[in-house]
Amino acid sequence: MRVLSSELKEHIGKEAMIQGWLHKKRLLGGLNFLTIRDRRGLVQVLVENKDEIEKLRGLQIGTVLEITGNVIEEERAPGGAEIHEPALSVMVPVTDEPAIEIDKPISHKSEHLDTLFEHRVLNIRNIQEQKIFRIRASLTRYIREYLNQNEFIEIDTPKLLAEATEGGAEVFTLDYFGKTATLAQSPQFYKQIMVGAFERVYEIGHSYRAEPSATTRHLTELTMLDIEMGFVIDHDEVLDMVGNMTKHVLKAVYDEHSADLKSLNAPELKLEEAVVPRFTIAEIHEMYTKATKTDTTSEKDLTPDEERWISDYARKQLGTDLVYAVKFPAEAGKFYHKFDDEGTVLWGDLLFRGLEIATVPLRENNYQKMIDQMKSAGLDTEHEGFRAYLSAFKYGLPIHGGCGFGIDRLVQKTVGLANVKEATLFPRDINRLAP
RNA sequence: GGGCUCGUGGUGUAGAGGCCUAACAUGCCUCCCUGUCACGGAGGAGAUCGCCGGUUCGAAUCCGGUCGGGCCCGCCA
Repeated sequence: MRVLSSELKEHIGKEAMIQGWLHKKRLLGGLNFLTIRDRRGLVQVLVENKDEIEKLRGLQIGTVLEITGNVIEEERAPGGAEIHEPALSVMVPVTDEPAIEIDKPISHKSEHLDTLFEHRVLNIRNIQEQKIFRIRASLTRYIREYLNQNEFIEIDTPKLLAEATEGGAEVFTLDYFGKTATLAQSPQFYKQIMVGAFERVYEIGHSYRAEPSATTRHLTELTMLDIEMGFVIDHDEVLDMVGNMTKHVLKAVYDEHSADLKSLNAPELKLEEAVVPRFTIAEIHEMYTKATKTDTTSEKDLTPDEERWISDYARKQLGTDLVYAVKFPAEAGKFYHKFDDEGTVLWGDLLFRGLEIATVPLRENNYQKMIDQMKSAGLDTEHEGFRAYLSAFKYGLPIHGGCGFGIDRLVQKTVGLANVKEATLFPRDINRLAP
């Protein structure tokens, strides 16, 4: 029976068999220490028999080993226990020298990110690096738990589409048996259609944007959480749902991964306000202009510096890492958004530690108003690409709203990473398609 | 798409016209070492300085182009 690293202490005084990767060698001559890595962590093995250590001659870090020996309580060993008098068996020999050193901290400096992604296969074996992606897995797990508990149905919608009808972002095109297909920039139409069946739906999937953006917050292939809920009372209900979910998920992850987050130098979580506070775009422009003497009052959207400024303000003045920017000017809206009487879009941007992580709008649900808004946006309502979408409205959609939520950005800001790509295993950007 | 920057052994850096036949750290190889945990010590291999062209008696170093990286802005998740 294989014993995992975290279970070693339970086997003190007995013989145990472990399997894992050779992580580190410290050869002192008559006294040799091996560190073995498995999915739970590390085990130290003390090798005094020269014949056993000779089995590793010519083999590199990463060699897969099976080791059987006596488990000894030893306070000098990391973890308080180690294996003595081991018998080594090489399961998979590795003779190629790893290109990077995995037992040491992997550099996340911006100028080293290319090396990081080029050698991802190896650096993901670094314990510290793995923590980012264990935290990422927990974030999406808690999101699913929260939404499932609130009667949301998880759906999967196609990413191969006939053509781009949603508008907005640039899309990728590809050959599809002689026809031209596009990659979905979001599940927007499909999730709204599904409100007509399930009321509450969500999807965690990939979206593709052909925007030539070269920034620390853009990917061409991103992971989005799309939520849509019907029969809402007003925009505030949607803002509250998304805000409360985010708070719940962050608290749960900070609770479960407190040690990991600390070791990654993640910021302390601040969520003192009962609900996520809201400021209108106009208010933020005014506050920012007053505070920085940089006039932004004629901007329609927030500038990246305003996003950072209002987040900083919310953290310091209100004790919260989450803040909403609401009531966007009408020209910022799309044809499927709902507009209020004051001529603003019922749309909220959820900001987390200086970065927009979600857009949270209310949708127009009236069939005739949709037709009108599409026409005034210059769209052809008879277009084949709108038929299924519009028929969902024709056959009855309740008032609904939801969000497009950037999972990669959530992970980035939770951990405190400078670049969204660091929160992604194999990031796709304007220049990178491999590995 | 616009602007600004950076490319030197596997990895991270130093060198900024001749001292470079390119230095240091780490990794790798050989040897020594009985409590290491960034182990320590001795020795060794490993880079024509991204690529192409130019200036110069002489270029890693200056200039032009090109390719690749990074950051900011626009746009957005």
